[in-house]
Amino acid sequence: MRRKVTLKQIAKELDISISTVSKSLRDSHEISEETRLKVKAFAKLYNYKPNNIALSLKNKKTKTIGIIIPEIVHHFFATVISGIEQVANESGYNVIVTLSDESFDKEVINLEMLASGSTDGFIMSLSKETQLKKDFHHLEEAINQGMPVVLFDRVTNDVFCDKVIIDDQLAAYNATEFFITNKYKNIALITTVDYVSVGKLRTEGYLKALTNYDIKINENLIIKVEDIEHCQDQIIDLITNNTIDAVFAVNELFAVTAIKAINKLGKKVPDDIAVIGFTDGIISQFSTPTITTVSQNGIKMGQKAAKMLIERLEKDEDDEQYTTEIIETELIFRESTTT
Amino acid sequence: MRRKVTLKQIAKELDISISTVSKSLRDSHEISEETRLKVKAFAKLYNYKPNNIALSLKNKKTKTIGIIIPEIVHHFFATVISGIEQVANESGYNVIVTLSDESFDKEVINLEMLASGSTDGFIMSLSKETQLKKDFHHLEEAINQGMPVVLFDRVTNDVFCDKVIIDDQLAAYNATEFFITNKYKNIALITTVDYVSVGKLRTEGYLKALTNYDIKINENLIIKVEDIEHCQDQIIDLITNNTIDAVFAVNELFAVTAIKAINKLGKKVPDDIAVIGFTDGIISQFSTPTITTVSQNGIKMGQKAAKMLIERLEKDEDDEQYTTEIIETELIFRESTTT
DNA sequence: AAGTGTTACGAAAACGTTTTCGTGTTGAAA
DNA sequence: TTTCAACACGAAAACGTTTTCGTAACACTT
Repeated sequence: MRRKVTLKQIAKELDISISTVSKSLRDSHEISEETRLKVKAFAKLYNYKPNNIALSLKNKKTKTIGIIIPEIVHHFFATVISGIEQVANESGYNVIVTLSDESFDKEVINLEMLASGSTDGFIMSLSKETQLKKDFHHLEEAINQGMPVVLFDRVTNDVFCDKVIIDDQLAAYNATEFFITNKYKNIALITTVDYVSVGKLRTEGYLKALTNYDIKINENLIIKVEDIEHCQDQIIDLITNNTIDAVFAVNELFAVTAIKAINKLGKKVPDDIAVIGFTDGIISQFSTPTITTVSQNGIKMGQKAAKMLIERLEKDEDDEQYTTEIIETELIFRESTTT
Repeated sequence: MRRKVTLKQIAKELDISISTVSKSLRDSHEISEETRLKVKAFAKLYNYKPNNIALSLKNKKTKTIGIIIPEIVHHFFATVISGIEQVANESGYNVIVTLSDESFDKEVINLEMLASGSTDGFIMSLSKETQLKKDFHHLEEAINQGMPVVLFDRVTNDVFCDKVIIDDQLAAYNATEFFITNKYKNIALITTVDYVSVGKLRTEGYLKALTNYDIKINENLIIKVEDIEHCQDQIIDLITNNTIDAVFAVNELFAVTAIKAINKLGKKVPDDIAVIGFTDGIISQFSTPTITTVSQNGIKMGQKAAKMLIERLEKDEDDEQYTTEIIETELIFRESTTT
């Protein structure tokens, strides 16, 4: 087995200096053609590849960007990574992915490791626990030390940095409005507990739409799911005890669960009850019926986040002007609604 | 903005040597308590964190493992990453994820970057293009240079290294056998083109089961999908022109597409036609009806792969004894079949 | 007083690069 | 023959660590 070869070894073998080897490989005009070719041939033969770590240390640049997401077995986050990776690759950057598992501690550990020289900057979405604790010291510390950070989707106003989000409230408003203007009057909402920032915003959008159209808000039609296990029972209760003709769910899991509950009760989607979900993932595309949904466009979000980060990395003066980009959403109409 | 602080800066500030600072922080007994505490206080104040890159260079270890997968917006691969990440974290390793996008060239680029010092070893699943070209020089090169590699799921016999797979053929055999022993006789197969290693193996399992039970193989009942776009039309053709009572699909996308096609033709799953898929992903769990499927257990696969890699990394003598681990699969019964 | 041991610290090498600067050798111009 | 530029290369620093080894200062033993 041939071990990895270094400049030093090549130099020794050819009885020239390390500098000469390095210069030869980088096609410096300082080196005679003879030497240059000799070195290059030797390097090729031994499959010399410069050591990334040494380069990073020397250049004080890793050409790597970090990602921290709550979980990876999740269509939306996977698409975001995909978008980031795409843009990063085009600009010659590599990507380190770490998972917080929705845990504050894991988020801190990962962040510290990413901020300790391994990456030039990072992109992250807050874990639930972090959003619940509202403790952002780790983030602030990193930003203070000059680490560029882009937050996406699950963000916070308490931290100053670049952000990429969708207008969750507006998207929810639009979905709800669609129901209202199509003569649906009894619209249920299946949402998360309030500390999940995006869940809260989507809830607000729903409420705002009802209010704007002078529809009385009926608390009985709102389910705040704490625990996915009992979600279906809650929905069945809701449908059994109330008259509803539409359901707006703040994610696709809730949406498909609602559809299954509706079917279980012998009602039909969309004829008896129409359903709109959130996040255009696999479930929405392949469930029966397919689900009308708010498309979050994770790819675009990832691309934008990566662009913002790289832009900041590549300009030397660090301006303190942070921006928040809003990625537009759209309603994708499928079989779970009629018009 | 306070920039990242180094040992050198601390040393200068406190007017002591770098060695003393380093030793103090590592609680060396060589250093007097007074100095030690002073240094530690200062380091804490300035939030000193050792630079990972410098450490990696010094230790010739990155404590990082690389992953190359064909795509990330894919439930199975996401679960594998999740499994890897879990085990890696427990052993103090970080994870770099790269995507080949099913492209040979991107696979080579990523591999070379991972092998150029950025990671201590890596775990990968071959891209379709690589499997088609059967060109594994990049892999062999890396292995030759002493880079530990674990291949999973889409592997090849042409490369010697550790591997983690499921017994695709056996799993397909069992699924087909289940149909046969439950009196289904006209079993269609929806599979991939042959160069996808796992697709081929699953096809073989299907054929073997039929043969073993003396059922004549009917080529008309076998679809090899090249292009997912026309998949549904192909299936509709098949069902229209043949009598079938069961479908075995080699992935869940094919399975759900089959179900939709069956519904479209006014037939019912599972009463008219039963369906079994492969890969226990989101679709199988949430489609209507839910799909009976071969569970691939990506988490376990990832865990095992990570364990094998780390084990090899942590023992110094490199033995050339490679093993291939087989992760057991199971049929998960859901609504798309009856017993 | 000479020798021995301990304490507390610093110098320097090493990891693998790149790059700046210095220098010996050549050839040509004066 | 002297002078100077061009050429071709090497030495060394730097990036941020850890660790080995050396040593000054002091206390203690004989």
